[in-house]
Amino acid sequence: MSQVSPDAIERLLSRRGYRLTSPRRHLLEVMAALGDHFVAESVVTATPEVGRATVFRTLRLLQDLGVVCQVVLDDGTLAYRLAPEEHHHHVLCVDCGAAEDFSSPALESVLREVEESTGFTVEAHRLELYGRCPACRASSN
Amino acid sequence: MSQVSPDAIERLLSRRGYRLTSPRRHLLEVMAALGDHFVAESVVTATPEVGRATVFRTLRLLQDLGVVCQVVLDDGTLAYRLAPEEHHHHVLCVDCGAAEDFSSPALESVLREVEESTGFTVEAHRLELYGRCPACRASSN
DNA sequence: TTGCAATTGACACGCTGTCTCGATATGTTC
DNA sequence: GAACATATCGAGACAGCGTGTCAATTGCAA
Repeated sequence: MSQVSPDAIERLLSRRGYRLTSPRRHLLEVMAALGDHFVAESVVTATPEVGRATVFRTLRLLQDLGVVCQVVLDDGTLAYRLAPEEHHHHVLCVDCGAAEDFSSPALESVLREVEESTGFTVEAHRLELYGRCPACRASSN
Repeated sequence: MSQVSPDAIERLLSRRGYRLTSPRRHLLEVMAALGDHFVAESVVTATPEVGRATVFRTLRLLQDLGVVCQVVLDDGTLAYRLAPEEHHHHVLCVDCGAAEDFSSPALESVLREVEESTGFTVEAHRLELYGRCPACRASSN
């Protein structure tokens, strides 16, 4: 697991001058417990004592800090994931929803290829893969 | 331009057994006129005589037929684009919004690389590139 | 021309996320 | 440890985008 511990995140927050409030602590715990990846709404319902707005605000804050990243699901829904700060992408299982990170140096050459053929300068990108995890593939036989 | 003409699309519709209604004709013209890529809402406002629901229904129909494809913008907004039926991706200019299609054989090797390292079987993917088009890069100097 | 299923439009609804603003809690200073 | 300045919070209204419903209309084939 490459997941960052709640403790480490709390330290990161205070190091950057953000306050360590109890709602934030609470949300971090819940996100870690929701596992793999989660939708904003499930965080909202999992924490009735924390306001809706606060959940979304915190989610954005964590995104800016790089502790949480967006995951675009199969059907276009937006989800989140506690994840390493480095740039990476996701492979999602369409059956069980399992997610895994990966980073691909080879993708760089794809980008350069496109830059050459189109004349664009590529500054950012999104890449999500959808498929079947080993476990689901095994059980469907 | 790889854009499909409204006429060709109308033929495709009728060939597949869909009716050639005047709202549909109208929407196709408007989409072609909106150019490059467009947001559902701009189609809605550009056609006051066509109902909101019909616009979204038609958009989905055209997607199923493969004449229109989704474009995920920089900020996560969903847009659409009249586009070739083959699998392809987009490069978007973050300044002027220009869009261009591309397809990349090299991406295939990225996918295989990921399949090997994660054990997943990759069945689908999303890839969007964001950057600056030649024109915008030139004018910003 | 007629008949009927496909399609439409009006509109209410639902979901997801944002904004506002008074109340509260936090970290700091003394 | 009390007081302060301010970051943060919660409640709830609101906004954007898309969908569901259903009676009315329309395209098209017979």
